[in-house]
Amino acid sequence: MARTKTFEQSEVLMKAMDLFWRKGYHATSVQDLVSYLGINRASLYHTFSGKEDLFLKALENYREINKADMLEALYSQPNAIAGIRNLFHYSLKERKDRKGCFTVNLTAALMADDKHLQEILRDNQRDFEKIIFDYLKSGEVMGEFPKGKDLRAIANLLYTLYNGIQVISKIEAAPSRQMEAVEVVLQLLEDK
Amino acid sequence: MARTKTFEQSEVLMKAMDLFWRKGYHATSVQDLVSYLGINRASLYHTFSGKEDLFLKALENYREINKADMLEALYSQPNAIAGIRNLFHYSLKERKDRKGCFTVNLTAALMADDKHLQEILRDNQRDFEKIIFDYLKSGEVMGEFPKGKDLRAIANLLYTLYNGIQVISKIEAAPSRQMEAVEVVLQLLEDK
DNA sequence: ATATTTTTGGAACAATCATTCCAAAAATAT
DNA sequence: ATATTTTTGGAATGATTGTTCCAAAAATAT
Repeated sequence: MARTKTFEQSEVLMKAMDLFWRKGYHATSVQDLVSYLGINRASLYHTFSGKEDLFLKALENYREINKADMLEALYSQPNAIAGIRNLFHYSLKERKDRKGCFTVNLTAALMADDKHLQEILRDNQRDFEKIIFDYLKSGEVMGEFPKGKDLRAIANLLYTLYNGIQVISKIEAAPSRQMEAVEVVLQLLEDK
Repeated sequence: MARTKTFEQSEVLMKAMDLFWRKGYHATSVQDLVSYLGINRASLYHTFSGKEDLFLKALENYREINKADMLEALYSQPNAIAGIRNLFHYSLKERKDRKGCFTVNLTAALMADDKHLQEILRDNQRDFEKIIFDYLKSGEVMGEFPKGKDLRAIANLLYTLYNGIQVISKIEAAPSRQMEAVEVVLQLLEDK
């Protein structure tokens, strides 16, 4: 039988995700990856087939983690409004190193002719909005806020807000400023 | 006396802005610039001192144009609410080629250690929010919407919304979806 | 211990990166 | 027309890009 790998593939993928997250695709060289991941050049090409493939795997990895974190942030709260608030609060705390959000960064860097990434990012948007919509819907059923609101439109607004906040978190120091914006929108749910 | 340039510096700068806007800094090579601008390599280095300098000048150029466009979009309208609506409508129409917004793209691509760009982008944010705030303030004085609202917070929210919308415009087909989000926020101004 | 299989280190690859340099061309002032 | 000054074309720079290749090392199965 053959020799076993000396590194844990999932750990390396996590590091690759971190580096691509911080620097983006084009500003990250294979040399950067080799140094940061701590594995050999040949191992990188053997395990993942190249820079682009590694990037796509890092992106998938991010999406899975982010989705789980999102559900956790929402459903750990006693009601819908607190859940939404916590979702944003959580995602802003996370940004200790000002990386923003992987997928938001990627969307902003998207070039118009990149149909593949475009499709992945659209899929990501659908996921996000569906999670929010379903969550709001269950909150509405539970009577946590007045009925009759356009939850589809609010989910869309929250996704837009999330993108904006993640972008601004890269230059804005205080998360409290951004939470202000969240609170303003949350009033839309509460009022009636 | 000496020979005169065969190209208009401002036109070349406009093209450079367009290319950096579409592709971002790292994905744009000097060769790309030489081809797209239609000027010689040496001319590029003689006129602008290098890639980074040209980028910064393109960024300044964008900020000036964008600011003028913004003021025009706002103050061409009969009242504050129509002005804000038009601002977003205008910026979404513009995106025929899905470039998003230069400064938003740049903010999302910002690396945490780039203090210079960070300062420029913060300055840009201050500009934006001040323009919006002053505009809303004058609308309030004119009695175009109920007094007593936190216009500072609303200006901040609108900036966040602008960033989010510009990001999403790169993957979302219909501007109408994004205008929906704008309308939801505009209700905040209209409602008592 | 030997055979087998895979990882690993590092050299080597051609292509591209941003930048510099120089001689030739061009355009105005005298 | 000649002198002067700047642009221009294109070659050349050395560094870095992503990727491949190969021999040596390592680890398990027999």
